[in-house]
Amino acid sequence: MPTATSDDDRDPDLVAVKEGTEVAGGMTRPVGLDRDRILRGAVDYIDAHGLAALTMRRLGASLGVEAMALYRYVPGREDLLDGVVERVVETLFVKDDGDDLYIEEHNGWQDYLMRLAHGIRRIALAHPSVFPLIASRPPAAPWVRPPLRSLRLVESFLGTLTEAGFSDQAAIAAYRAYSSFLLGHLLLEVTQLGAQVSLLDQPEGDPEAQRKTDLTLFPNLQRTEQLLSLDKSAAEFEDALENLLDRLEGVLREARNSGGEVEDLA
Amino acid sequence: MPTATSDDDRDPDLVAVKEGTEVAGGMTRPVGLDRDRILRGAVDYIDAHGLAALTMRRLGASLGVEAMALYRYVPGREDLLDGVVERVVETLFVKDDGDDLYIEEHNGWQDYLMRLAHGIRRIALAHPSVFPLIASRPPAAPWVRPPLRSLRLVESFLGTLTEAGFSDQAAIAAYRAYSSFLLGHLLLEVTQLGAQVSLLDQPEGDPEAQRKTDLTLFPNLQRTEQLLSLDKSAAEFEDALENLLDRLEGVLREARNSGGEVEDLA
DNA sequence: CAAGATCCGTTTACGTAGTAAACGGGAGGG
DNA sequence: CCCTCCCGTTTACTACGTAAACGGATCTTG
Repeated sequence: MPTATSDDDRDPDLVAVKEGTEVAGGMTRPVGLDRDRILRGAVDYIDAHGLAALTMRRLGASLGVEAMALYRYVPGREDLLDGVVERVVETLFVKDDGDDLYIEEHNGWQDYLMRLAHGIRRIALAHPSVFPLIASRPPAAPWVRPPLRSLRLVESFLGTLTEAGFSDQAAIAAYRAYSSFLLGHLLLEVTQLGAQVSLLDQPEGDPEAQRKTDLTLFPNLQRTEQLLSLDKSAAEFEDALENLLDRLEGVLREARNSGGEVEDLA
Repeated sequence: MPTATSDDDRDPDLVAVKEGTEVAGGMTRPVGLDRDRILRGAVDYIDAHGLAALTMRRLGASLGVEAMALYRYVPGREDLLDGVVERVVETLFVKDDGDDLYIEEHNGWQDYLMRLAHGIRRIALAHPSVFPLIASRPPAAPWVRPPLRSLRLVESFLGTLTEAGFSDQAAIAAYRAYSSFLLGHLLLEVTQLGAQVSLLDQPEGDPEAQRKTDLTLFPNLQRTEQLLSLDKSAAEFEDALENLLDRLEGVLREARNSGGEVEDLA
């Protein structure tokens, strides 16, 4: 009987979350506050207890400080969340340890898009409770499409594709298709990941009455229930990404052959 | 100079939202309460003022009643939101007027998937502020993937594909790819739609200092800014959907030719 | 028709949220 | 030594979700 998330091969985007460096019994040491410390604390808190549990008072307490102290560094809760999103997204650019996602230098646009996709997926899996925030917070400009939430990122995306021969229209169409793909796949993957843990901390009485809705009326669901519960997210992500790249390659080749006229994805 | 959302042809999924039937000056008549009236009121309220503005007290007031009256029909706010999602999703199944999305009877699985996709898209565009709720609320079972949030729907999906010759694995892979596609595209489309209105009701002082971030450092963004602001959502949706169907068709054909062995999307 | 019982919206009240405003103590500079 | 920032605390206010008690219709039953 296969449980979720375990295939034989390891998922390279799935990295163990590192423990805090200095927390001993739950109290942190009372060194001076700092916007960056606050943001880091907020990310940690959301990772640990979920987004809904993050309140100014509790975040303050987790940093060993009263809630109002936070307001000297952060205008309010909303801006705090914006800061959290920004901070987590910027994880992409820091060359943490010997990992391979160094967005700027790349071998061809396909390699770039694959690196980028796995970089974002790694972020999503490292912070499942933060990702919905990345996905749904209103972006700076309307054409900044989550989860690619930084001007620098979009600039680099468009630059890479146009340098590779994409027309402006085609590059933008690719950008839209790519962001839709990432958002859909990762949001669903992360949601299911969160659902598993939230099912665990809700034992909910009878383990025999656990199967709340009986599926006798739904033969296809009943027959395929084990298959439906299998988690193939990594493989599906890879496959869909490959398909998208193939599609973009087709667009590029067509545009090259047919000379000048515009031919975007639509 | 093209503004967003306006192409020459009309978007068939975009229907004008009908006005309330009985509201005159903002006060509703004080007839008896009712779970369905509450849910309808909640949907209307979210459509009108956004999800964040929905509170029990305000919803009560909009129905001409105190907040606590709602608790006789709804266990609490969370369940109210669940009810809202359920109600809006069920819109799919009602044959409202002479529209063509009658999910059950169909001509081939491609036709079914296209009808379904446009049906969901219609819902998303009719209730842009509700859709994020549809997308992110924890589903009944972990394998119910938003935005296809009903057992009946998933059952019908799997039944249609398996009847058409898909193996169980292939049908489920198709279900996953399809839901990811829908979620990504529609969530982004709806987000941008909400951003436009929220930019309008925030005139924000100087119209000359409106361009908050200057793009001199981002030449690709600067050059393609008008293109980026163009809204081609409908065409892109159609194109990506077509591509997905092609892909599924390939899977089906392969499986037919190569006899029995399993070949899912991954 | 009288007398509960039941239904349903209101009132009151409590705990927790975000945050404005006043406060206070310690560090550094004149 | 005193003044003045700096920075975290205290206090206080409003709005939220919701538990609990309340009260007037309306219905049921003898």
